[in-house]
Amino acid sequence: MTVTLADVAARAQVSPATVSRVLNGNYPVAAATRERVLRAVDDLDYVLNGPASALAAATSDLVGILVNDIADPFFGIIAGAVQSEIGGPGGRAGGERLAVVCNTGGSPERELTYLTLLQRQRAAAVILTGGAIEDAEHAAAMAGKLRRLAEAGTRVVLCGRPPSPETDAVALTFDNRGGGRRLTAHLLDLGHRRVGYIAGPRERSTTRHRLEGHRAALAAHGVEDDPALTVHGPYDRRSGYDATVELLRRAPELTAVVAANDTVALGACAALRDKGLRIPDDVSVAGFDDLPFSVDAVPALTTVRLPLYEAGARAGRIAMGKEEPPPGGVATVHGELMVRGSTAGPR
Amino acid sequence: MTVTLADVAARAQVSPATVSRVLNGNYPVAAATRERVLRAVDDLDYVLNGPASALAAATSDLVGILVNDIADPFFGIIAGAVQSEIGGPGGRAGGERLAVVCNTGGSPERELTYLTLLQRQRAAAVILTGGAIEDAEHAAAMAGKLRRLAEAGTRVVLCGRPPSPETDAVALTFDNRGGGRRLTAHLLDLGHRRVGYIAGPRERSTTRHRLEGHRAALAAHGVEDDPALTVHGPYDRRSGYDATVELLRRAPELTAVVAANDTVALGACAALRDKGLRIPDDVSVAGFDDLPFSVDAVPALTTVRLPLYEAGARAGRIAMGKEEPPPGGVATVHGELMVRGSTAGPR
DNA sequence: CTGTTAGCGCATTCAG
DNA sequence: CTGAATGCGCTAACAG
Repeated sequence: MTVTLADVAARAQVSPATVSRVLNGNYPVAAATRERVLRAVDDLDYVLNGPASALAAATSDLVGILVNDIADPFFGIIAGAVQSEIGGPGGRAGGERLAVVCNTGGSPERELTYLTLLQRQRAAAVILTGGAIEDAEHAAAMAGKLRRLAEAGTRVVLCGRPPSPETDAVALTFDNRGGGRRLTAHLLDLGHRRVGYIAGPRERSTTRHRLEGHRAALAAHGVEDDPALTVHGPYDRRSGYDATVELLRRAPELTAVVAANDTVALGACAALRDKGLRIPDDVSVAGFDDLPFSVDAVPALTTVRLPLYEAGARAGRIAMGKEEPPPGGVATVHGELMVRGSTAGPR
Repeated sequence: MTVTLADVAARAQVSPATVSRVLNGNYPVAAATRERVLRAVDDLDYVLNGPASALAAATSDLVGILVNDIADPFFGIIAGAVQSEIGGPGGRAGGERLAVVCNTGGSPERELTYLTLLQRQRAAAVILTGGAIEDAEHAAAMAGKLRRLAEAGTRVVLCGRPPSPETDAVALTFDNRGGGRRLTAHLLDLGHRRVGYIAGPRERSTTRHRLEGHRAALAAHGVEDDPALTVHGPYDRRSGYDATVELLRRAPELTAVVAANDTVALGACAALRDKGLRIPDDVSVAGFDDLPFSVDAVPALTTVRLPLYEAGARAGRIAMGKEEPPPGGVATVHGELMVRGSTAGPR
């Protein structure tokens, strides 16, 4: 049947313990012996039994990554970056670690469920990406889960998410508030006064922070914050389209639209064009994140660039213990305003 | 310390076996007993030990997904679809399965390495997405690995990849050849005769099939296949940009560009615009895949829509045994020509 | 429907 | 540097 460590040991004429040592490489073994073992492994086409190994060692080579939606490049880029860092030396049996990507779809229940599942797998680390769901009860439940994971030896890192109180999870947070403020300030500096805002879903830290930044800019410029100019919706193209139609209905005189992210902004652009409005001549449009397609939009999208790849890679390294966590366990990652063709002075 | 099954059993005053049965739900247990066990689980905050469970049962709740690049929505969409189908009843302990996403970056070595790693984890299933690397030696090595996985009880499904000979892996292949043919035929029907082609990387089945379709259309229309009009490059925006510049240098008179996929097409559009050429007035552009951003390009991109989500979901169901494999183990998934604003008759 | 009994395959003490 | 022994936590027969 299936080849086991004992089979390899027999063929190499050593004890199972020695084979284990060779495979894990965390222990001195004579070169000649190692050679013999490796040849036996090769001859028998032996593949280590992960579950057995994890059981005995009380830790696995799995790293969990929680994302809202893996089809969204925002998360895909982060997930890819994390994965590029979790391999390499340090893990069991060659240091190869596998990424378990969990699509929560933004659901609080699934978020908790996946954490339990990862705890069940005795994951070596867990990385939570994207904004947090802002609900006291859920936050408490999450903090509890994260604490228990940490106690069990799982390293926890938050990437693009605010710190979780009562937890010593390392947090790499994005400066969504500052980015939102600079983006709207840019429009106000251009002379816009009626600026529509398409916010993300409610009860999400990302949504709130970006919106707060927007409002801070309005306040700083002495522009009234008309509630009718803000519409909430999911982070997708459709939401951008629909929200823009609604904003135009409520305030046909608006001269600029700020979207919760680039995908939403693309939907907004489509709606404006369908209404016969030119960008930026009639209405300026701005997004957030600077996803790869944003520079190719026509006109190219003004947005706030978030270093998603770098942040994901850093989160991965911290999760692997390859990099020191930032002092205090919290680091803020700043965005960069990218002014492009989609914004100009009002007509 | 950490709570085990035995602790739960003790508290519920039943045997460990009963707790196991309640948790896995694949066995009759008296309602009252189940209640008692569940309460004990809750009281103790017990979480099953996945590795131990997998070791004893000789199978895990992990499903591997091999992708070229998770940051590319093409793969993100498929991965998300697979994940939406792998949960649900049928698995161990609540039927929750986890997706292990493996970024191969198109490297043959990593492809094989990841398969070994998934074999090590005793994955319940493995889904390979995207085109195959066309190298006899590598194909043989892959076939061998897939065979061994299947022998060990891992279900293997190919999604968007041609069947693997000498293997009984189920294959859901995309009709890249047919899509490529229809796309180029569309341009030829519009009157184009000098059509540039930006192909994907060499030695990839997807690249070859799309290119073959293109050539078949040229032949059918009696148009010469000028080798100078084909350029190879990776599946990214940059490649589209650079290749277009090169094509324009070689053949300034060309009136249309067909790209290996939508991302490449976007790069091509950028290059054309930078050269002062209008789309489609001066040069028509066409892509492949119909990724979400393609409809929002300006002008909207003519392309071949591949039902990525549906294909991924189906692959997931087949991998889970929730759906019958297609007869013969192979099904061809067809694309749909989406004619949009980026193509028109030649100037 | 429930309890008892044996391992699953490996990592890790502890000796040597 | 290597071997022998022990147990990780659970599931799956087998009884009852």
